[in-house]
Amino acid sequence: MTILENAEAGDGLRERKKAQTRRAIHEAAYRLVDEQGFESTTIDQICHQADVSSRTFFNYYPSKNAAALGLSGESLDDGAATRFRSASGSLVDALCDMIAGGDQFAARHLRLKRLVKRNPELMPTLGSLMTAARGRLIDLAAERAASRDEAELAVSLVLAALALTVHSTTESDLPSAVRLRSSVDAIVAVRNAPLRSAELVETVA
Amino acid sequence: MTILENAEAGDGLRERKKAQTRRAIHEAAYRLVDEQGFESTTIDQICHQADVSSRTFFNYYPSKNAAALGLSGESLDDGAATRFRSASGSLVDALCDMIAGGDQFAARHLRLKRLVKRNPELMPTLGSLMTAARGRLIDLAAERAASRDEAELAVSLVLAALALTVHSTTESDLPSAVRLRSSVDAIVAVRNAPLRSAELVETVA
DNA sequence: CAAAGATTTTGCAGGCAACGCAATCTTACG
DNA sequence: CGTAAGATTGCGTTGCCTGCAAAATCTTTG
Repeated sequence: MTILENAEAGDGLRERKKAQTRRAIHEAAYRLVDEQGFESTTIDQICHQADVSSRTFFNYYPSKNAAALGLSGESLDDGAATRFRSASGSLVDALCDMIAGGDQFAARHLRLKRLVKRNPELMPTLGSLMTAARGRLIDLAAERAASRDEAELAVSLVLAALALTVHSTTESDLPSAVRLRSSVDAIVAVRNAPLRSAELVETVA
Repeated sequence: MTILENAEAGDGLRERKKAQTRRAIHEAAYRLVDEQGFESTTIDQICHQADVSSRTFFNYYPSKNAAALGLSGESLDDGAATRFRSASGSLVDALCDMIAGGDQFAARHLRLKRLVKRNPELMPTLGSLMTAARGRLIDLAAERAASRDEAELAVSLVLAALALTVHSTTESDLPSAVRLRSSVDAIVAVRNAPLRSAELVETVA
């Protein structure tokens, strides 16, 4: 039950077991990395905890990074595409809904922030994963954008905001999609922020 | 001479030799990866081409990725901080100048684009490197920003624009800093772009 | 319910990246 | 020239990750 939390509705025993194993591996990876740090956690340790052979580990996750962060390749949940296609408002708003609108998003996001905070070596990994998702997002966005260029721009903006929310320390009660949108707006608003005068800088330096 | 192109102005023989070695390694790595692909190029091959031991390789670059992309840890050139401190205009403009204002930037950027295009497996690596540089950029930006939050926002925006220019295929004659700024403006402008109607989407899907 | 069929798990063997250490060679400097 | 500082190298180790083929497990069908 502890482990099965999310592994419901499998078609057969096989499906259920797979989901369970995937979850067990991620759980073990997350816990160990959280406790010992990423570098000093070996795949063998994870496998031992999850009760699978090290070879099976790679049947579920392509790398230690992916297992720790629990990203099985698809960084978007199932409802994402649907949410995007039925969203209204601006293109950027729709992207925010798609990315952060799922019910699991907030929880996942918190876990992830915690892990990255305690373990900054994972930050680049995170960036790399976001970059990897970029292409898929652009393809989706292009469906409802005026042009592919516009889709790229919109995705760039939203991903920047997403990166921001990962690094930010504030924990808000707002729905995640709304928070993401407000990050977007904050970024846009900073475009014309003035420089502090150069003399002041000399003093600091 | 072919190799020494950029290894000028060393203080002593030692400095010059180091610069030369670093360049030789990067040159070899770049060429081999460009020809054979990233995965199928081994560090031993690179070392053989550059005439150094595999152990020395790691004295210069922390990873194969870094060697191929030629990023020696500092992704900013020497003049960067100075450029930023003496820039005028808005905070975001100053960051653009700092990042893309150097004379080597355009050339580097082109090489990099070529490599990543031919070899998409490197795209995540690129994202990871940009994320890694994030912290340093924010520290610098904070010197002339109203607050640290504002610095984070500005850096997020500029990095998003930078990612965009890497992926874009257009080759312009504008100075790099100006191009970066125009990417920034394009991103800001997309904030309120409308969605194409949902019916149209159904048709597409 | 048993045997054939489909998948998943596992062990084994190996390639390659990356680091630590200690010996050797090169440059700098008095 | 000789000594100190620093760079290069070889060797050995650990750990990530993959391919392959045998063993174990679930599914289906007669």
